[in-house]
Amino acid sequence: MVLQKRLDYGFNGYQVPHMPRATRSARRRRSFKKKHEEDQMCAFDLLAIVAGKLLLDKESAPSSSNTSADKYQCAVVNSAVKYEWQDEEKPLKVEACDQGSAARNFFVSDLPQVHGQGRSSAEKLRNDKSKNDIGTFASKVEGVSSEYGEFGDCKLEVETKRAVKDEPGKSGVVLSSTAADMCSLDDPVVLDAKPPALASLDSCAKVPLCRNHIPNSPNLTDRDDVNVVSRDDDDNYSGCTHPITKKKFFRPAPRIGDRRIRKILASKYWKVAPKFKDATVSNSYGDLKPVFHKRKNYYRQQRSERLYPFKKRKHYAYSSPSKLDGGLSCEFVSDSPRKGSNGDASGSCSRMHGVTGASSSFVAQHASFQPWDSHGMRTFNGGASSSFVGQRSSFQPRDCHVKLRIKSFRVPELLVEIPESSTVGLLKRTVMEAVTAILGGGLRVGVLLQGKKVRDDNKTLLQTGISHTNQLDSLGFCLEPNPSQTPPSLCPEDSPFLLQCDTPDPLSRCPPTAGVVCQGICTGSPEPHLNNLGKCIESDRDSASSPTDTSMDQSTNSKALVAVPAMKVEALAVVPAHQKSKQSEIVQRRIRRPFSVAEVEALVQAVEKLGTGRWRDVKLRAFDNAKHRTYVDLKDKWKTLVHTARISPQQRRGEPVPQELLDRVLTAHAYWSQQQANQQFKHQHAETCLLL
DNA sequence: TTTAGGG
DNA sequence: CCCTAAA
Repeated sequence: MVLQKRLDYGFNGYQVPHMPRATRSARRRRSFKKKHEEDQMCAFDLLAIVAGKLLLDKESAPSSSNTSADKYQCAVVNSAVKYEWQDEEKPLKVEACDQGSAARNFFVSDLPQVHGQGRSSAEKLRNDKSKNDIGTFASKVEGVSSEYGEFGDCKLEVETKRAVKDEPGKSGVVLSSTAADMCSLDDPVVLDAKPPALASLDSCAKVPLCRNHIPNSPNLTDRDDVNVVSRDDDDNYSGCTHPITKKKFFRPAPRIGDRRIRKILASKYWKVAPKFKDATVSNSYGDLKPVFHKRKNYYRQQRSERLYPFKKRKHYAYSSPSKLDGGLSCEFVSDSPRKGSNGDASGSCSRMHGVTGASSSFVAQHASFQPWDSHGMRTFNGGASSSFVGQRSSFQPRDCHVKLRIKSFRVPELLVEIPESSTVGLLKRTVMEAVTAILGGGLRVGVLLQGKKVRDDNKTLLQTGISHTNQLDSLGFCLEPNPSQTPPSLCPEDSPFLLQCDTPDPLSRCPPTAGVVCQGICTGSPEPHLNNLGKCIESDRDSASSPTDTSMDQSTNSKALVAVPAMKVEALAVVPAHQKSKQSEIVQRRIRRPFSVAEVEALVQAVEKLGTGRWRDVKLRAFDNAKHRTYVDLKDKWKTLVHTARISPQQRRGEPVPQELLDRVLTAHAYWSQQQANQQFKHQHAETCLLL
């Protein structure tokens, strides 16, 4: 099914990985699961997935009329969402609950066609106004649930919870907490009479989508006895435009729903207590778990230097200009702002999507995720896709919109050095690596107006002069490597110091960002490189430090450029970003950096000398300059090296390690193992002697 | 923090 | 590469 294949669209700025199929290794599935536990994938994320899925399904479903008027908002409201991948082995089961703001923001398009029903559930809900008490509402939503029950390979259940009347006058729909506990939640608040903020995919109207409201929202939401859980970033979802500066992490989750949820929570599928620094989180049982661990903290700290850029990008202020302004460029086409009225917006939108590249589509996607960004990007992005206009204008005074189209971005200049004797395959890999490094290193967008960089992110487009009445031809965008996020691997000096001269690794990658002229890496004298290395890493670290004290709005910018597969705008529009996860200290997996032969050689050499079991010394000796190699890495590498050496060459993968090295690995390993055994024996002997 | 070992 | 018990 389409969905399965496209599950990896990005929301929230990072990618939802594929759920590894059964055809993949069990290990990958495990790690997928694990990762998601650790990522604190929250209800919003799940909802995002679900919403995306539903929308995609809708899209793929034979629809008689796909106009915006035929789409319904419904269903995943005040509810728990159970989402289950139906793999052959059903390896992953996720239960999530949207909370408060989700109720106001997550509306999944109904899919009457898919269900083969003449009338959508939403419609039913909407039309039945006879009873609007909570109980009725709950049962209705449950009705929706059953209709959503089977859905290709996606199962979606919707549940509502009854409130425990623990507060006078505040009973009502209580959102149960499950996975949502893993994202930050605020104390329950009473939802006022404001209608839900809809993240509508097709509403270009400037008013809330009452038409599509779930059971006639006034009846529900006007009741002041409706108690929902609200997130502190509700405002953002509902269109408030102030940039986020608060930093709230987990608060004790509010009240809890039903047994079923608990059961699932208790299952091992989800770790309820995220390992967030300085945070306390509660699971649905309400017990608090201190989640600050010294050890964790250490790791976090350790990782903070080498965080995967996607995670890190939120930390960087936009203030410092790129070292290489205009290192990237893009083709840019501005559309006449008046082209395409709202009326044909959705149509033209998808057309545009089909044509334009991933980058621009992501910008569009990005736009849908950033309703809180009141600054330039917002309007700009909003212009990228007209389908988002309505969503925003529901909450804001009408603006003139600047319609921009970015046709493509070019990858910045890459310097690649490779011996003539290398194969084309290696060249390809080399370039690929360099590109990956650049993209993975974090990018941000620069805006150029008439050749001048616009640095003030807080100016409005109008103030800056980017308005639809102006000639937009003078407007340009560039991708800039984010200096603070460039992975250190880009510095050729990363290689072990000893091996720099004769490194067989021909790859001299150096991003424009590094600001270091990367020549002479292979020329011989290592000394200068060492200096360079110092600088390179130093500068890297300097700017990369203090992941918490920078403003957030920057992150939104660089985020727009994260390479995410093109996605239907319609689907994305419904998927709000989970602002929280950007703030949350989600620990990202480090970028994978395969050991080069040179590094292996250095490692072998050091281990030969120092033995196994002294990894810190090995690190100091041979990898002191490679900040991204920890002693644990070296130990792990040694482990795999031993393993590699023992298996047949046909089973080996990756860059082949010379047999000679592998032989040395085995020899050294055997030798030091023996040494260790001897040591132990001596110890034991001594002890027995003492005892006697 | 470092080591060791499972995942 | 991650995680963590144990030293």
